[in-house]
Amino acid sequence: MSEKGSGRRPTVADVARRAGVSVATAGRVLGGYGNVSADRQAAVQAAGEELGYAPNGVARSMRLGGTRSIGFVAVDIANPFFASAMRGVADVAHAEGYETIVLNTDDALELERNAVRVLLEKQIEGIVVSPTSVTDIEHLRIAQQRGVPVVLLDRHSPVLPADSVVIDNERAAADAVGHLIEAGHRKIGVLVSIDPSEGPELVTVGDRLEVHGPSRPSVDRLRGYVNALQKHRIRVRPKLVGLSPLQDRPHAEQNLVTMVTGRDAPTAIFATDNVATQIAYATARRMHRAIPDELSLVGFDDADWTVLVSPPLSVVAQSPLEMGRVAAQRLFARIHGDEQSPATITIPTELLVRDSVAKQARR
Amino acid sequence: MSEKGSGRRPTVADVARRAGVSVATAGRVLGGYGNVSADRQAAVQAAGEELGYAPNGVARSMRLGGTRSIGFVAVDIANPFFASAMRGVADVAHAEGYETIVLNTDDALELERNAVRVLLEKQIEGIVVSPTSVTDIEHLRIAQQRGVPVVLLDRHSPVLPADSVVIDNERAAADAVGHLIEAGHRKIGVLVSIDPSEGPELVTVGDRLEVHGPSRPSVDRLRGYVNALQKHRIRVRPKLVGLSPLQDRPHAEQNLVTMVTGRDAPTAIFATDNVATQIAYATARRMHRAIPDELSLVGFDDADWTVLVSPPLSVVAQSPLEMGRVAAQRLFARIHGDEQSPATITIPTELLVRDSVAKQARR
DNA sequence: TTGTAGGCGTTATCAG
DNA sequence: CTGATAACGCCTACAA
Repeated sequence: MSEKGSGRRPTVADVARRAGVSVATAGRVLGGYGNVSADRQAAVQAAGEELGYAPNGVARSMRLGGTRSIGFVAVDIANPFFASAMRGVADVAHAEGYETIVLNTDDALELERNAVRVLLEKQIEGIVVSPTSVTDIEHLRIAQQRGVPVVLLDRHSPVLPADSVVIDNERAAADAVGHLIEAGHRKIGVLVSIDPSEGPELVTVGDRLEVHGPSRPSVDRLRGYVNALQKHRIRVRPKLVGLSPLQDRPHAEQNLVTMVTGRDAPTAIFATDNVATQIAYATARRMHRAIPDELSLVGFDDADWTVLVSPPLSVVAQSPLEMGRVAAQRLFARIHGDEQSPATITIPTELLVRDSVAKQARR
Repeated sequence: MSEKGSGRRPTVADVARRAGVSVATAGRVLGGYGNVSADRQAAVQAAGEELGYAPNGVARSMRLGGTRSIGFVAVDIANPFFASAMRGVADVAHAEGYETIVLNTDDALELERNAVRVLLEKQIEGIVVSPTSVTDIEHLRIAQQRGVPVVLLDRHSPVLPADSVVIDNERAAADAVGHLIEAGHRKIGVLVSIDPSEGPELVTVGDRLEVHGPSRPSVDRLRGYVNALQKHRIRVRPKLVGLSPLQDRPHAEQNLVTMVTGRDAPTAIFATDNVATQIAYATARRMHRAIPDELSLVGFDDADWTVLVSPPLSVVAQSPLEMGRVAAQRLFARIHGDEQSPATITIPTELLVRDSVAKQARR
């Protein structure tokens, strides 16, 4: 029987007293280190059980200087991408004997800074973060200076010497758009989750159009779109580029409606993320534009539903689970002392061709 | 400029030395308590900045005896239900100044026990858990005995005196089946994610059929199905009850195929969870059974995709986000000393009638 | 207002 | 093998 009630939790000293040995001996038995004679071993064991002794990890962390915890900082853990990534991180952490503390930032820099500060206070040993900004990263640099390794997930920072795990957004997008072009499409619209007010600029350099702005998944995907078109000598029409804030569904819907009902309406749409894909699909249906006969569509992320609809959607698939796993592996390599220079690891994506793209006769 | 390099992190004592004051004074300034004269205040402040002082939460926890952390133990954080619930929990925790540690159990009791043990060692102050078993809960009882409040999410335990946040599974299911019955359906199949080998028993008591077995969401939903049928004096046919392990997709698919192609094939299906709903929908399509004309379907959980398919699916909607929030609120009430007797809080569900149920002429 | 000293629970060192 | 003791970093009586 263990003592009930919520009295103070028994400590090594309590067990030692009860077993009639020193704290050192009790500690050795309970902690499983050092050598203790069989009889005392048994006595301490017994006393421990009777008292219901359980080790105090905080005290141990205090003494040993490690908390066996890491932090995972993401935009929104309810988002399937981050939920899966988190699972990958937690799995690797668990295998290493570490726990994972999660914090949401809602893409707000201030919350992210705060999250990192709190994690450092809690003395976590490493951070996997999908940063809001890849340039405004002083807080991450501070973590590194304090000896806490940082691994970037889904984004790479040109100014922070940290490992990052990403996909090749530009190429993934170019593949998707290339697929549409090969099917004969020339007027291809793109739906991107970027706030137009802080969006990248489209700049003409010589005879080429370039997307200027810091590298971010959505921006890079837009770059891929532009590049694919130019490679095939197709003009990029601003009217076919739809920028909307990530959370602003109505804005995105309106964007698509305007695009599709305007002059020079696109025959195909490339949606650059899971939210945009949902919106594109739902809006096309609401407008009674048959997919793919009246409008072809390539989406991003292999969400469950993309094979449930008819026709099943062609999408660019990535693996957040794998990204999370690899990120955590890099993190633990660092925690274990790896000092190699920062690496950017690219996880492959795959264009899953299903039935949402129609052949388009060249005009 | 702060000192770079990964030398030992500065402590209050370091700052004190540099500022030429006692540790007590430095502590008062750095920790923001007590009274310190303006000049020393400034000196300590400055010394702190120069050294890049940051408080050590572990030491603080050691001294004060609270870690400002709670644990969230779930089957699989990548599952949308738990991901949303987690978000709800983390939001409330964040508002209280607490962080959340997540652990996955994969529905394995041993992993759950381990998770709770680790959380207790880490001295978390409370646990929200969606337990694998509602009877095998010794580990949760231990947490309570140690003064760590436990709130059950999505399940209620008859043997653990803890708050629980659930939905009325039986009624939700009965509503769904009632809806089918009202539409004229008499042969209604049900798809449940229960391992047949450890499933509940269907027992005849008098002229009624009862589902025997401990309360669990899936079992209760099956109960609701049985009750709804019996209320309308419709015979429950074992052949129309499909039990499959949660993770075993092929098994579930086969179950449905057998059911639909057998004699007395159902005219409608009730899928009792999000996985079963996906499988039912996908399988119906694969078999070219038109929904709702040839087969009506009511699903569980208002997943995004249910409005993207055509026809949009009628479903029983629950709010995992809200469940997580409420669970965390109960938890913090306990942490703050609430001693009222354990409550079971039922979060409402809603039957969302869309277009996947056809009127069925009475024969 | 300021400083000294003690203790939170654990583990490591060192002497016996 | 065993035990006394110090130390991790912080906070807080208590004394000055």
